[in-house]
Amino acid sequence: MMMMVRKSKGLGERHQRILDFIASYQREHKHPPSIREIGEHCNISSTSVVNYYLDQLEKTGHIERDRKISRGMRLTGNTPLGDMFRVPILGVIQAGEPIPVPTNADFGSFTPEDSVEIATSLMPAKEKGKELFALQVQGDSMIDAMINDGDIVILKPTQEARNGEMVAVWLSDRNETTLKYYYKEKDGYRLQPANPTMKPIMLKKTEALEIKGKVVMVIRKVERYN
Amino acid sequence: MMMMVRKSKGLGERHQRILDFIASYQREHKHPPSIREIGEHCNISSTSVVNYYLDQLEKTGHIERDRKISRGMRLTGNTPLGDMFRVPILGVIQAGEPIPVPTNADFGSFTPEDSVEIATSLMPAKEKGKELFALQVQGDSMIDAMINDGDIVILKPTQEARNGEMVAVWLSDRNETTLKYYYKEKDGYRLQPANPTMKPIMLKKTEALEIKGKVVMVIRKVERYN
DNA sequence: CTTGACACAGAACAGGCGTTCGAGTATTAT
DNA sequence: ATAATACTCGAACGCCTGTTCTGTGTCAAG
Repeated sequence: MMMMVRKSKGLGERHQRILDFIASYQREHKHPPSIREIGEHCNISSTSVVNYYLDQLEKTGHIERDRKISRGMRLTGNTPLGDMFRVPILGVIQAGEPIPVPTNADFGSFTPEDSVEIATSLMPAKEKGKELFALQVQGDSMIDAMINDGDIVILKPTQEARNGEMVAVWLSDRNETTLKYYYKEKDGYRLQPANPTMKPIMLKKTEALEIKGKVVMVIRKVERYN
Repeated sequence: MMMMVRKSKGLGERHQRILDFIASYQREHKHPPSIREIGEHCNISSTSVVNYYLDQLEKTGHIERDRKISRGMRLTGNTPLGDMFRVPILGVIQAGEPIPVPTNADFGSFTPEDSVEIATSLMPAKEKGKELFALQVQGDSMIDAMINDGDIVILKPTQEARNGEMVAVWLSDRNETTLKYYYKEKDGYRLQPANPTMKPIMLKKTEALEIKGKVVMVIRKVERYN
């Protein structure tokens, strides 16, 4: 006789999607989503089905639930990590606001909804040092870097960059945050969008340009069909 | 003409009480309280009054609010600390569960709802090293240490203790956590409750006794009348 | 084929909870 | 005293949200 197993072993795609959404939503709103919100963003038309999955995720220990309490769910940290390591997601990055940078001891302790797991094998060997942090892109203001709303960019904190590297910069003169390819030129800097149809930003030497970090990886949660 | 000031300068006692309750509740339940719950625990009979204070706390920047969203409030970190320092509250301590101990880099970054401010002047000079952490007592199982439900104990992590010191111990044999005065005796250990009417716990050398830390301070938020 | 576990939809219910309104009391300024 | 401001209460409204129930289609085991 067979043991009772889930149809698709491990977490189904929908489980994963819900888990991801909870983490993403929590990061943006500072509080968990409601059942209906989960349904909308995960293409589940019935609240009962969401509840159905939530129950499973609770049984499998991926989340905790406070029944009867609005948005009473939270991610637990027991997603067993194999040969991968966690990168803390310090917050969201959007055009109009400064970039949150890793302060002191941000590394070391972070909650599951505030981090992503990266397979070490996917990581450039030189960046293995755990001095990395991540940001979730919010809004469509970064599309010129071929980065979409909701994407997660993994950065290595640095104040300098070499030509051709994609960097996260804070333009204090324009009060703007952006992701661009960095090129130092004779009379200033050129910030080249990844999207070749868009014009670069030219900066004079005098204009303030704060490099916050360089992008070492971009993670995009692809929706399969919608 | 006078400037418009609050009746009692700075935060009124009720403001403080609400702030404390939110922090305490959040720690226990992992999510913020509802307006009605705040009212009950702060002796405010009307939800509108709680809302009234919450609005003020939001304006003064002590909390953030997500209107319309259930329990949509959270503490912000801008409680200016003078000559006092913050101690992270790692969690709750209760009889049936192991004690959360400070792991690696728990110190350094912690959210306001997870910490308390201690006036340096109140602190024994020798403990000034910021290697301290705090736990919120949950349940009445610690009353034998003259500690009540909701109290916050500040601990210094250590594995050893001298006779007469109050320590937080984990008795793995009994699967129990407790706060007691510690005495080493010839054939084992004696854990003496602070309440003299209660019997001490006698332990043989063979029984496992894990000292997690010693109590350096107890903070009790006194309700004035109830 | 039948059965039953599983995945899903949709509707309805009921309670939780933020909001708002009307009104009353206390404190302070003029 | 009078008015303005701060504070408090209680009740009602209505949306938000978790729960529950009924019904459907799928798929593998017996």
